[in-house]
Order: sequence, then structure tokens, then C-alpha cells
Amino acid sequence: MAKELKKVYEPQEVEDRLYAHWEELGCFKADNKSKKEPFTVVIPPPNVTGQLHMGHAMDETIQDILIRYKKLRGYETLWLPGTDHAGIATQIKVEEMLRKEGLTRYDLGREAFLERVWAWKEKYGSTIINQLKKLGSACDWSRERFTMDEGCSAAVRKVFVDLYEKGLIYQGNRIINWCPNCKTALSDVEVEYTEKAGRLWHIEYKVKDSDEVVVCATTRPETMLGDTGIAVNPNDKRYTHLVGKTAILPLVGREIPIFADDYVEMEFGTGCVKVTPSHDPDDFEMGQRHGLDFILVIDENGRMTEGCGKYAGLDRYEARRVIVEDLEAQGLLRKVEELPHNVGVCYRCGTDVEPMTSTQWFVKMKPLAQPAIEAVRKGDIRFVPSRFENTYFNWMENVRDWCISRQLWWGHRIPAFYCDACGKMFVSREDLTVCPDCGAPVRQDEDVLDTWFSSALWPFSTLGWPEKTDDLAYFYPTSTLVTGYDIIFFWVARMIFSGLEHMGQKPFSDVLIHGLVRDAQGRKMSKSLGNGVDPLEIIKLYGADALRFTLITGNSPGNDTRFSADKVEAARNFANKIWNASRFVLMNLEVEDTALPPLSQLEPEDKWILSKMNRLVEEVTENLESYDLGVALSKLYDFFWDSFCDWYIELCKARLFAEDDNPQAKLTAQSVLAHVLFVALRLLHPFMPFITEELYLSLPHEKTSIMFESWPKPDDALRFSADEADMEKIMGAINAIRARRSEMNVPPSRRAALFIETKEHDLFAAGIPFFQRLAGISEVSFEQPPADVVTIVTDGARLFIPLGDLVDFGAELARLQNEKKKLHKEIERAGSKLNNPGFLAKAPAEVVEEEKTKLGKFTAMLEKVDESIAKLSDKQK
RNA sequence: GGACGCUUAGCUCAGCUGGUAGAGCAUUUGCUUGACGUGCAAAGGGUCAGCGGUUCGAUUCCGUUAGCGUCCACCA
Repeated sequence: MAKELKKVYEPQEVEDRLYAHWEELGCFKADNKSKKEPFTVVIPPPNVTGQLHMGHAMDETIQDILIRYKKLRGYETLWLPGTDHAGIATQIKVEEMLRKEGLTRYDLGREAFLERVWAWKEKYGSTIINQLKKLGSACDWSRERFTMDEGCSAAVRKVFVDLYEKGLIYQGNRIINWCPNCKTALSDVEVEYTEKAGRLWHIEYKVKDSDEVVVCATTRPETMLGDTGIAVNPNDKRYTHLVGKTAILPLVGREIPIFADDYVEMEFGTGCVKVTPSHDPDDFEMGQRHGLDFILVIDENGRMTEGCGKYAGLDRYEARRVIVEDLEAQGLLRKVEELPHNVGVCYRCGTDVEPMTSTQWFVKMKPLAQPAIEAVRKGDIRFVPSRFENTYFNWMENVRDWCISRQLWWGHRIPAFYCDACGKMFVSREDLTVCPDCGAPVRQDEDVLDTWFSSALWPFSTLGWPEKTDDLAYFYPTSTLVTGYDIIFFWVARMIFSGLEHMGQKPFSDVLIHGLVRDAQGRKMSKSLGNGVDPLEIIKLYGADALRFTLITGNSPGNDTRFSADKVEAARNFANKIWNASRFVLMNLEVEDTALPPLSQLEPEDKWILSKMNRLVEEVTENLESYDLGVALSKLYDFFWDSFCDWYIELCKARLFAEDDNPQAKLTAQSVLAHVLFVALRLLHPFMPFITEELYLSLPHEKTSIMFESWPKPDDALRFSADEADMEKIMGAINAIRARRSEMNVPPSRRAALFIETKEHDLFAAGIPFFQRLAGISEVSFEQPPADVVTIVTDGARLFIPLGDLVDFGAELARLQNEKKKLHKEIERAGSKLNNPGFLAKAPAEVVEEEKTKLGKFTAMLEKVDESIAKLSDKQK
């Protein structure tokens, strides 16, 4: 029966084999015809060209834990994997590759370029998928999807046309965020704001037909070329006389109106704002309110437009420099102040974003946001931790229309067709080649959709929508969405309104938010810092289970966590501990199963561990249900290492290796060991799938995989609170003896006799083998102890150890005095509580009872200590 | 300017609905104890950021102050 395991756990040797084993058995495959309750998770699709990083590793680990846990609990689990085409990111990568060949995408043309991207995707798209497998992810690979596969594309097409027909998608010339490097429009969430050093230039504008000047302060002098007005606050008495007058734009000579608008803050700058409606979101709105002209002065490359005279063609920052020089030369620069301010940069490339007016496609957000807010407000969708609901509401309530068109080639092409002959535009479910009206050829909109437009449909597009599939019927809405707080706006919010709008049903019930994985110093892991840790390297060195353990333990939902080699090492050590404990159990196993023996055969130590185990099952289950994965895992760690290994296994050795011939006692110990191990392996499996599977397969088992076993259930028959308390008295005595010995530097090899004075003779008599094995005791006697002893007072007994000349009477007396002081303190503490009428009247009965028990215990112990002190003092005299 | 989070042992962090503070790592000491030195045993180390309040009782709830951090926001 006994199987030989290696002395050290070698994850490298088992992980790939077990993953293949699971795939062969179809462990990850979900059945949409199942009678069970479904539990569905859709993966946040990683970028198809991406590499697995620590953030992914954490995200996937959490999902895998939920999936494996629910599967053991008897749910029909589906973890649906896939990848995202990642419009900008992927296109940039391929363009970089082309650049090495000296080519641009324009050299290739749209079609040839897209072929290259697809080829790239075929070549590298599976990289991240294979990396996910290394982590142990229990994804149903038969259902793997891609945001640009046929089905997802059909969903995108349908959604676009539907929204257009409902009037929720429109085309318009509005101010958008433009990345001059990526050369595309961006949505509001794709702009990141960073504080940069800047300046505030005060520029003089002459007032027409007057000697007056108005001074406008700006951080972006180059945009003055596009100024079409000057705004002041309507209540600003300094300027009321100017409202309605005209100013002359310096350098350009354009006449622009001076008007009043509430937007202007009187206190900031000079109180006069130069208004550039085409290059500033606020100015854009003022421009609309006041019917100003819109003049584009910066083009899609970030250069000044042709209409800019001598500045035409200059880069916007070069133009700034020249314009400032010119203003200065003309004496129009009144003042320059240093002013750090927020600059929007592209989230992909970091280039300063240029706000500009442009014709783009937008999703009208207000009507979509309302139900999405409601769903969370009503608790239909729940964020964990709930504080992220604030973030969500705040965004949803103030959301602006979503710019969805991108001037890229890689992505879902916008299904709008233009007829140049009759000037009409058609948004169509089918591709058009000729105009439905006039029959002339049509051309399709050049732009593609924001990547996040397709991700927003992920929870249902991946299940087959718009087809009415069995998957969709059975698995939608999904159960839990796991993701980082950094993409709540990008993705979570948009999935919510999309699900509600297109499915008429929420996309998921719970949103589990986790934080970032930072480096050991707490810095964000980033490519530019080069401080990223490669999860695959960690897996290679320490194993996937150790990595998973590291990412989960000591962390709570929504909080960032630091990653350090120390932690992984500790995790690896734990895996090794599990391995060796199992090895021990297997080496001593002569029974054929892991069933519990009849309760009547159980010894106190068996009841002790079973009782603890039973409570563990309850608590871990509870913690998992409330997504407290870190808490659950640390309880498992403590139970396994401390309770099971350091105590129970050691206690069992007394029986397993007993000289007397009691085969039944041995078998009982083996059975309990195997049983507890089996329970622990199942509880640990969601967190550490590989090692638990490998060990399960070594135990006597019925199934071909631990994944087919079921989650342990608490059992009322295993609540042995009295036995547990008894056992703890023995353990307390062992602890006390060990501490005394250690204090006195007695080597473990030096065995000592033990004299016990107790009213609980049977209990302590049963503990004899444990004292011998765990506390370095030779013989135990309940007789009167000799004179020269060390006295140890514990709960339930007084223990005496004659340690011969090792004992320094003075030291022993001091120790006892110290002990006495401690007990006095305890008694005082408990006593003051119990003397407090408020406490007695208002505290719950069991708390009062507990205090009374403690008081009794400590009082008894104090008596014993006093006795010993008296004896020792007598002797010294 | 809003919103949120953090401040607990030398370090990194747990601590659910209030009832004498925990883990890992680090430190010190001892140990070939028939699974494991990726181990075993023992020990030191915290007025749970400050101040108020609620309570019989607060690290835990409320308010407030300070420091740090994150997100959002139109101060040109």
C-alpha cells in the first residue's frame, strides 16, 4: 500500500503532467445540459499578444480558486477563457515589427496589414494561453473565444446597429481626445492625467477701438491661434464694461468677441480666459453656448495646421516656443508663472493627448447609465468590497458620451457605409457594396471600434449571443467577475450597461475587485522601471502552487499587495510541508481507505484534531463564500502546519510506534491521519491544485481526480468540545515542560522524570506517552515528588521535575515569584470585570461564564504556585 | 475641489458582526527527536498614528486631527 514519495516536493515534475491529466479527463469541461446549478466566470480576456504578468497571475488565481471550490461544492462550473484583440496595443506591436523592415502600415495598405496582424496573432496569440495553463487555470478550453472571432464580431455588429437604430449611437463633430502618436481618437478613460511642471503665460489682447488691453493667462499659448473669444465671469466688476466688445488676437489679428460665462473663475489667473473651442473641452462647450467659431489649429500629427501662417507645420511644442518668443518680442507677454498642472496622456503610449474637434462615433450614455446605476443600487449586482460601488456610482452618474471610433485598422470595422453619389449614410447589419437608394457604389467607414466596445459584450458574446444557444440559456447571467480596480470604468461598468441593454439581464451577480501586485518596495511593477517579476520564472523555481499561495495569502480584497521572494519561499516551504506530512501518513498507512473509524475507537487526540478540522471546514467554507480567500488560506495553513503536523502527527507517533502490540490502536491512528489529510487536501485544492492532486492520487482513492471529489461538510458528530479541552490541558502541560527545560538549557536528549499532582488522574495518565515523546520525559509518577524539583503549574495539574543539580534554587524561586505576579495580574483582570455590576448586567452570559472559569483556573493555579514557593523557601532555610 | 483607502511586532501584512493582539520573514537560544533542516522546540519584540465620543468593555463602531497613498474633477 505504502507508496514511496520523494523527500522534497518537486513541482516541476508533476505540474505539466497533472494539467494534461485534468485535460484528458475533461475536468474543465462544462456541460450545459447539467442538472446542477451553474457557476460561471468569464475571464478578463488578456491581450492576445500579451505576456502573463503578476497582475494576471493574481487575477487568474482568484478565479481558479472560485471555480475549483464551486466545482467541489457540486456546481456545474464554467470558466470561459479567451483573449482580446487589443486594438491599439496589438497594432502598435505589429507596426513596430514593420518598422524594423523599414515599412509602415500605409506601405502595406489596409488588407495586407491586417493579414500581417492576423499572422502575428496566430503566432503569438497562444503564448498567453499556454502561460495560463502553467498556473493551473481550470478553463474550459473547448470554449475559448477571441474578441474578433466570428461570433464575437457578429455580436459587435448587432449591438452597433441596434444601438444606432435606437438612437443610442450617433456620429458627430465634437471635441475628443486625440493621441498624435497613435493617431487615433481616445475615449475619456483612455486618457491618464499626470501632473507636469508647466507655466502660465499672461498674454495681452488689445481691445478694439480702445486703449485697453485684456490679459489672458494660459498654459498653452500655441492654442491662441485658434482663439475665437475671450470669456470673463459675469459678476466680475473688473471686466463688465468689456463684455460685448471685441478684442484683437495678437500675432493673428483676428477680431474675437469678449463675453461673459459662469465657467470663468474670477480668482484664477487674470479672470480672463482665452477661448479655443476646437482644442479644449470646456472652451468647446463655451463655444457652443456662445456661437463661437471653431478653428482647428493642430492636426492629427500634433503639428500646427496650414492656416497657421508662419507657424504652420511646426510641432505644437515647437510652436509654443516660437509663439512665446514672438509675443515677448512684441511686448505682449505680461508675466510668466510656474504652474504645475495636470496633463492628459495616452494610456498606451504616454504621449500628451490633444483635445480637438473631430467627427467621430459616440454612444449616448445617459439612457444606458441609468439602469446600470439602478442594478447596483438595488443590490442586483454587488461589488466586493462594497466601497468600490462608490467609485462606480461616481463615474456612472457623471459619465459623458463614449467616443467609440478609432482611427486604427485592427479592430471591428464600423458598419457605416457612405454613398458619395447621393451623400447618404447607411448603418447596416450586412455589408453593402452599392447604395440602397441610388445604386452607386458605397464605401465603408474607415474606422474601427474601441477595443472595449467588444469587451463590453464579453459575458454574453462568448456564450453564443446573438444566437440563442444552450450555453447562453444555461450559463447566463454569469456568477462572479474578478478583476482589478483599475479597469472598473474600462470594462466592468460597460459590461453592466451592455448586459442590461442587450440581454435584458445583468451580466454577473458579484464583482470581486482585487488590487495591484507591487514589487517588494511597494512600487508598481512596470516595464520602464524593469521591476516586474515574471510569474513563469517563479513557477519554474518554486512551483505554481507556491506562486498562487503567495498571491493570495496575507491579502484582503481590493488591497494592493507586495510581491517578494521571501514570501514565495515561505509558500514553497508550506508546499513541502504538505508533501512531507502526506509522505509520513502514506509511509505508515496500512488501511485501504480514508474513512473515519467508528467514533468509539477514537482517542482524545483523534477527537481533538477532528473537532478542529470540523470547525476549519465550517470556517473556510464561510470565508470562501464571502470571498475572504486570504483568511481562508491562512486558516488552512495554521491548521495544517500547527494543528496537524506539529501536534497531531507527533501525538500519533505514540500509537504508531508503540512497543505494545495493539494493532487496532495503530489502525485507528492511521485512519484518522488519512481521513484528516484527505479533508485537508480537498480544502487546499482550490488554492494549491497541483500538489493536492498529486497527493490525492497517492492516497487510497476512488476517483481519478480530486476534482471529482466533493467539498467536505461539517459534521455535528465531530464536535468534541470536552475532549478538545481535555487534550489542550495535556498540550498545555507539554508546552510548559518544554518551556521550563528550554529556559534551563536542558538538552532534549536529557530525559527527566515527571511527577504529577492532579485531581484529573485519568486524563493525565492518558497523557503519559505524550509527555514521554514530546516533552523529554522518562517516567511519570503520581507519587509524592522528591525535594529538589522544578515546579510547573498548569491548568489542571502541578508538575514536578527533579532536575538534580541543574536546578538553581534561587532562580527557581524567582521564576515562581514571577509566575505568581503574572497570575495575580490575571486574577485582578478577571476579578475587576466580575466585580463590575455593569459587566455582570450587560455582558452576554457566556462571556461572563468564561471570565468566571478563567478566574477559577487562575486562582487554583495561584494556590499551587504559593504552595511551591512555601516549600522551596522552607527548604532553603 | 470631491471620494476612497492606509497608519497594528524590526520588515511585509492579517484580524468577520466590539469581550485579555496574530502570521510570515528577520532576531536570539537549543536540537542528527524513526515525514520534512524548505525542519523541530523555546524566546524576545506592540500604550493596534493622536485626540474626543458611544459602551460594562473599543485595535474593532462614530467624530476629529495628522501623515502617506489611490481614484475622480473644467480652475484656463
